[in-house]
Amino acid sequence: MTPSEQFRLYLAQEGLKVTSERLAIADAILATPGHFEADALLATLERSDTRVSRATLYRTMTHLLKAEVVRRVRGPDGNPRYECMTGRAHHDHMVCLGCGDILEFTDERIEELQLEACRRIGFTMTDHTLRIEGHCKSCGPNKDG
Amino acid sequence: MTPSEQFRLYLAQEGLKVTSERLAIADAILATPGHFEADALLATLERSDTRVSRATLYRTMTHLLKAEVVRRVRGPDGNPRYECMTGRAHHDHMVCLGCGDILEFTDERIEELQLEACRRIGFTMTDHTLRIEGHCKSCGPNKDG
DNA sequence: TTCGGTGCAAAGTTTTTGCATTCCG
DNA sequence: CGGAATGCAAAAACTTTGCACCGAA
Repeated sequence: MTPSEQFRLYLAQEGLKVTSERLAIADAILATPGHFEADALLATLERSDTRVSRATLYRTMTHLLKAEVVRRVRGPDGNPRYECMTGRAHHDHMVCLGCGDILEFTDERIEELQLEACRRIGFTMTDHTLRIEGHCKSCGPNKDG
Repeated sequence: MTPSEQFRLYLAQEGLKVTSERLAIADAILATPGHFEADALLATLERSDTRVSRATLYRTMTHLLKAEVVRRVRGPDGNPRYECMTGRAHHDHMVCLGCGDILEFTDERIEELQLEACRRIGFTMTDHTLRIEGHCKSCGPNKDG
């Protein structure tokens, strides 16, 4: 299922309309690998056929987040970034303060321990984010961001 | 060591000046338990003797973050909140989307697995944040934010 | 045909910055 | 004293909103 398809499904379920702008945004996200900023996505869209206003981009982003087509994460500066979730397993992030790279990793044991902590406290988890900050292999432990 | 003392130490080490504004901010943070917003801290300060400008508050916050007197976390809306770190062990957060409460928890096994993941990838961790989103016991699993 | 969606531009939030003045060291 | 810190207000960065028009269903 492409992001576009997943999004259509969500729109149908919610009784929302399928517009060319919404599809263009979903498609642009499919064409963008890795993590991107709202502004960069808008720039990508400006280069394509359909021009989309900033307002519509943000309004659509809200739906895409609800539809779980995209996920919001934080860059090295703490500013929002997005990433496409479609067809991807859950993963966590290591953010390099040197080069700004965002590495992905997974550990099932961490996932399980999180659920256990929730059970212990009586908390119902709907989402979670693990963000490790530091320096990647290339940037080394002694450098600054 | 009070936040004020810890901050003085940092200022001395960095060759920065000790001003009444900076001390007032550090003291206000000591007087504020739990998680707070920059704005709420400013309101607290306005009620006390020393009036501090918004600009100075933010400029000082940067130092307090570097001095590890405070830590920045995200509220239910994703907006920044701060918490005093002085004399406190590391902990993670569960953010309730219902009542907005931020619960704290710790799991040493999760901490260890994070370090292990870093070793595996060759990443040098300087900080990390685990944020679990959902609903607390009182708000229940079936309610919305 | 009918609402919801869009674009535009203006407003809202949160944080940062330039510059003259104040004050720590 | 001198340079760093402050306050003010303007600006910046990011996102939301009001309103008139457009278009999917």
